[in-house]
Amino acid sequence: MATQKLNKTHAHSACPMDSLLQTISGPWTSYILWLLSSQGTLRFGELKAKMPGISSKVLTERLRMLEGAGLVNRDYKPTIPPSVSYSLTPRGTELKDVLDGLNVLALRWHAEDTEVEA
Amino acid sequence: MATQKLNKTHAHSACPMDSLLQTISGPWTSYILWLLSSQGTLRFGELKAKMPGISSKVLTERLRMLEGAGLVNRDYKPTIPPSVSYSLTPRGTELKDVLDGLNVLALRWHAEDTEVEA
DNA sequence: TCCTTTAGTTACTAATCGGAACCTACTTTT
DNA sequence: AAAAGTAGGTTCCGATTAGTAACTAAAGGA
Repeated sequence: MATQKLNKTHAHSACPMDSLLQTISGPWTSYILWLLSSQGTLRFGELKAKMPGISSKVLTERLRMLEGAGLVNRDYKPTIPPSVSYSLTPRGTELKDVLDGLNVLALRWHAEDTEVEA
Repeated sequence: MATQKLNKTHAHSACPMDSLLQTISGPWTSYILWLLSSQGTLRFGELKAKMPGISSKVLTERLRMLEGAGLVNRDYKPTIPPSVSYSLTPRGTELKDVLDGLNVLALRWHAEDTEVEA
């Protein structure tokens, strides 16, 4: 359990939103959510292949964190070699909708800034 | 410039949302936005007083970052001792509205979880 | 003269993050 | 029969990063 830098040092977050924000930010997290939402269920190796540069360790960490947050399902099949698939939970889907709203803002601002610079 | 762990190592974020997420997460950031949106313009010392446990360095960092992201206005008056006030920009206000949506989700989930546990 | 106030810096230390290498339990290749 | 490969991770360790504590400036007040 490494990725829990959350609200450990300071308990200023009476609001659960802060911990939710912590959960979904970080290098690869929103990318994982986006992949799972746009491509459905994916296996560990498939995810890794779609994220060039990520290490197994980091991908595992992120997925475990998202699973712990109830945003991602982990489906483990103890075959040999084992098969593990990930998919979004209903909450994950809900969250993705809100993130899309954020994305709209980000894109608009980006467009505005680019326009101004041009 | 300390809080810029952003997408330095990996440039996987073609999407501006990721950097926006990085900007607004982190220990105190959303709390600052909330204070400024609910209480209007505040001076550095006032902010610090309302955030028990934060250090000057961290508060400065966060404010500078938010200013750099165009979410917060910094109004410096070179009196002795100097007076510095902070307030939300229009973008900061827009963002806060979206964050409220996220907050609604977070609160609902929190409520659901509490209910289940009870 | 010394202390207080405001808004930060600097210096230092503690924590965290991520990459490289390793692992399991079986299957396929040589 | 031995070696290599596969899937999905762990473990170890170094480098970065974040945060706390102490210091600063410049004027006014006791």
